[in-house]
Order: sequence, then structure tokens, then C-alpha cells
Amino acid sequence: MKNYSKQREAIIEVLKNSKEHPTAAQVYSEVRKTLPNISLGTVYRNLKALSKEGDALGLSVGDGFEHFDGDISPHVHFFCRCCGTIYDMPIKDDTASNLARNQGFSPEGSIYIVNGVCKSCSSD
Amino acid sequence: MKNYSKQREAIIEVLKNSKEHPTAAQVYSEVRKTLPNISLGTVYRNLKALSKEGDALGLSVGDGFEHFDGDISPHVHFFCRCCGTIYDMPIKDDTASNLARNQGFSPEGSIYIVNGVCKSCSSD
DNA sequence: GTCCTTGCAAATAGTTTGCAAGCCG
DNA sequence: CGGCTTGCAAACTATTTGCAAGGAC
Repeated sequence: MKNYSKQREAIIEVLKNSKEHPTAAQVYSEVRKTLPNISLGTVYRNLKALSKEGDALGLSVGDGFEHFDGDISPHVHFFCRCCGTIYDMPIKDDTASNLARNQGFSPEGSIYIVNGVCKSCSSD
Repeated sequence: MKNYSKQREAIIEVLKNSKEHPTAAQVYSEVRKTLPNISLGTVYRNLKALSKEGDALGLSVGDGFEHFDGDISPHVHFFCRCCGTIYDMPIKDDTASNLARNQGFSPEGSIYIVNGVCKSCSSD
């Protein structure tokens, strides 16, 4: 198989099993549990490749880290500037991509991030 | 006026007059035409403050630079991975923010980026 | 054997920050 | 004055990359 390596396999596994939208560093420390010798560079290389190939989403929410999401189905991310949590919100369809298509663009993916304060932070 | 400085004024002016979604470095070189002594640090400081205050949008499209947009009305950005251009697309309303509000979040802004290939790049 | 990927570590580069000096009110 | 902002340059740090070695097929 093209691009195969147990490292890549493990990284994909971590992404699929995580609901936390981990950063590269978080993926690294998680993958390390099964592959203690994996290097951070490898994690970065694979995450970058995966998001370029469309198998993962790279999310820049504005906290200085790139977050990654193994769920590539259309959904919205809510980023709480207070606790830093990234929540998922289901969405019916990717309106803007369709809009773009109608205007002659060839959309390949989309990132929809809403930011503000989450429920538990605003009740403090 | 709070926070006033001719530097900040000039930066805001550049943002308002630009349709190019400039990076910090681009804002810097533009502002330099009227304020030759302004420093890059000041540009960064003000852009960060402006986007925190909600007077500008910080866009991470995935090209390694943060882009800034002085237009804070709800609209979608189309990023062409081929030529790097960021196009604006008008959008009716900010569906996801309303959705978030209904779910108990307190949305303050949103970033909607569609990526792919633009018309002129796909015809090459 | 050939090509692709890794681990390591150094390098890169966008962005941030401390500090003394300057502007605002 | 008192507080906030600047210019400068050094510091920071997330991410990238070159290279020799190891794995896939």
C-alpha cells in the first residue's frame, strides 16, 4: 500500500478515536503510548499529508496551535475562547461549498468555526 | 480616545481599503507608505488587538500566514490552494452562529473558509 | 534493489515580548 | 504627570526539513 507505515496507521487511529480535536503535540503524546519511538517530526509530516489528502481536517481556531480532526463529514466547530474546548455541531449541508460551486469555484473542503463562550464558561 | 495612535489609525485604514485579505507583513509594507517608521511589532500588536476586539477578522487559510480582513460582516472566504487568492462570497446569514446560540453557546463571531481551486486556476 | 518513510536534531520563520522612550489627554 | 503605545531587537515556539538509516514491496 502506498505511503504505508505503522506510524501513519497509528496516527490515523488516534485521530479516528479522538473527539478532542488534538494538536500535533497531543497526537504525538497519544501515539507514543503504542509507538514509544515515534518522533514529533513524523507526526507533523503525517498530519500535514493527511490534511492535504483530505483525510483529516486542520483547524486553526486562533489559539496558536493547529488542531486536527479525523472526522471529515461536514460539521461546524465551536471554539470557546474561555476554556479552549472545541465542540462539534452537526450541520445539514455545506451551503457555502455549494454556493462556491455555483460561482465557478471547485471546492474541496471547508472549515466553519464559530467562536465565543460555551455554556459552562458563561455560567461561571 | 482610548487606544488612539496614528499608527493604529493607519492600520485600520489599510484594512478598510484592502480587498486582498493582507497578511501582517503586507499590512506593514502598506502602512509604511504613509508612516515609514512604523515597526512590524506595532502592526502585529494592533492587528491582534483589532481582531480580539472584533474590529477585524483573523483568517488562517492554511498557507502559513494569518490573513486579516477589515470587513466583519458575515461572508464566506474561498481560498484557492493554487494561486493563493482569497475570494469573498456574500452569504445570507450566519446559520451556524444561530445554531450555536440555540444550543446554549454565546457566539461572538465566525470564520467560514471554503478551499479548493478557483475558476481561473482550473482553466489553466 | 528501489523508493518511500522514519528518527533525530538543527534550522526556519511567523509572531510575541521586554524595555526605554514618546505620545495622548 | 499617569497611562497607554511605539520602535527596536531579542526571544519564543510551533512547524519544517536535511540526512543517514530502516521498512515496504
